[in-house]
Amino acid sequence: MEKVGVTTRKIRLIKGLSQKQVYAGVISRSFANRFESGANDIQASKFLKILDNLAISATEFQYINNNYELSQIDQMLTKVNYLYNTHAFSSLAHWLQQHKNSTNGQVRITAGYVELLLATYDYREFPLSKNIQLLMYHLLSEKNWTVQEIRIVSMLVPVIATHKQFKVKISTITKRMEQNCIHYLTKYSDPFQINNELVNYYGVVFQNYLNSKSYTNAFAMKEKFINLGEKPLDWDARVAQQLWLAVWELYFGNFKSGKLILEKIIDFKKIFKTKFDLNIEAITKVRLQDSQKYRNSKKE
Amino acid sequence: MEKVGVTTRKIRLIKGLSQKQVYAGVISRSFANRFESGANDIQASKFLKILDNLAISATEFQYINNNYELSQIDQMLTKVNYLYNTHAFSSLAHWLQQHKNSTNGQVRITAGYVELLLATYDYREFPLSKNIQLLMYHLLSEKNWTVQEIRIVSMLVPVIATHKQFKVKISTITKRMEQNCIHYLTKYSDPFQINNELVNYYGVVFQNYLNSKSYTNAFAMKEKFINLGEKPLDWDARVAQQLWLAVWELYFGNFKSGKLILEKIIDFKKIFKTKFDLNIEAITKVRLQDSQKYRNSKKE
DNA sequence: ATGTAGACTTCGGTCGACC
DNA sequence: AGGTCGACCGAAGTCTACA
Repeated sequence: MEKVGVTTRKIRLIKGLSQKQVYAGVISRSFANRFESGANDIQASKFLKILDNLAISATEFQYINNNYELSQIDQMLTKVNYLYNTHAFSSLAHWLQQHKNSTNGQVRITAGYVELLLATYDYREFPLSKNIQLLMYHLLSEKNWTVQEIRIVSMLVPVIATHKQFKVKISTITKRMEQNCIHYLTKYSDPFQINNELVNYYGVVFQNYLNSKSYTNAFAMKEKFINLGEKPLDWDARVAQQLWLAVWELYFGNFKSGKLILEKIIDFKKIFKTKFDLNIEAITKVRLQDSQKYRNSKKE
Repeated sequence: MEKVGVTTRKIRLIKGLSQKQVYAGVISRSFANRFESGANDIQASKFLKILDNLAISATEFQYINNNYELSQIDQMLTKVNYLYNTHAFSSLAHWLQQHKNSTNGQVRITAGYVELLLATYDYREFPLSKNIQLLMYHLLSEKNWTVQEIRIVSMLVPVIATHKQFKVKISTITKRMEQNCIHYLTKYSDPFQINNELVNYYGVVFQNYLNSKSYTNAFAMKEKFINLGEKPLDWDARVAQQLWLAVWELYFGNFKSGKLILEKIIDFKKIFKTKFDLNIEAITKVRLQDSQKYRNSKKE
């Protein structure tokens, strides 16, 4: 870990900026030199102003300051996410065993997250661990969430659905999710890629409504998916959006056109040979069958 | 702009962490209170440690600290990027006129960027402004780039190609681009979405080789696109990757299968009705014609 | 435009006590 | 577990001057 000032100079030179451009109005010229040489630390608020003047994101600064490496906790998080996304569940379980009793607070937080990942992967009943219960109550009691909480909520929907002891309506959570996501959207952009999380959340909720045969609620989800279209979405989010709209058609709209779009998505996905993805084929298979059942039941 | 400590408390409470969990080993218990109440500032290096303990990204901290708004320069950047991506060039030109002579350093940097956006949009000749020249020389003289520089390089390739006064080989820039991108890739993830920039860069270079009839160089690009496949790519990057591989097939491989993939991509894209995207249709049209010309010329 | 040095002021930061 | 107060020390930060 370099001294903050040393990294600041490094970045300033990469960007070809003068000391004046970066420090004017923040610290004095003489102190700027002592700061950059690593002799002195600096106040956090001044540091943030300097980052703005450098036109670099605070996260990138940290990354460079840490010798082009992620922080310890980010390294852990990206690793467990990688294991989860590549369906390496046994490695993930092994990781959990090794770290669940760590004395390090950050490691324990990550361990709780991994527990949740493992527990909610299949929708069947599972014992509610204390960690997960604590997480639930904390999320439900807090009105404001950070990006991390927003990312976790999707995983909690299946927990709520399978454990009736939580007397929370999914619609209440949805409202809170939407309110929190709005905080992270700006006029022209989605800097935290929060819309992807929202699409994902809607997908989980939609599936949950279908599984529990709450068809009125499921029907109403179309509007949510449509409204997403007004916002800037990347391909990941748009594909997911179209996937869920197509599933909606299977149940409540034009079955054939829904099926056609699902086939198109699967066909398109075949161009890539990748191991990273939510299981579009599996979802399609389940939903094609279940929607037909639903349609038949309505006819009778 | 809130005091740093006040925001820190806010986030700590959202996350349900105790002061001990966040400050132990960094600052004393009594000072933690003065800090959180906003009475005192704090050293930057301690602040960074605290961010780690909060398990929040520095960028998100800044965003919350700035009352859930982007910094001034980020607001400007996202706005001009939005205008560019929605092809609102007249608005962009108007923006440039209003801001090009600003005394604010950050605004001037952004103005230089906008100038480059406007200048390189069409590949025809354009007068080289002083700002763009300075940017070029600076980028070429600096070995290390930040994410911002990496994002700009793709735009500079057409400039280099049309202005023979820059005696730089594209292959030299490619090498430097690759070296810098590697810095921002970690073992399990691509936290700065740098692979998207790399795919985009390769696409620009590939097109440039084709335009200048450097077919040997263009032929060699296949390997670059293929190698990207080993890395974690999101849908945006994967679509771009497959697009360029398909164009490669048009020229040097199986014309029919290339054409088929391009048609699949366009067909798939039709599912979405969005105004945000690189112009896949236009690229396809140009390349279908040009590749046939190339193939005919080879037969003779 | 940047780097260094000394003299001086302000405030970041600890400790202990008490609520 | 927070929160607050007073006393104390060292480091952050400025100014001036000279390279």
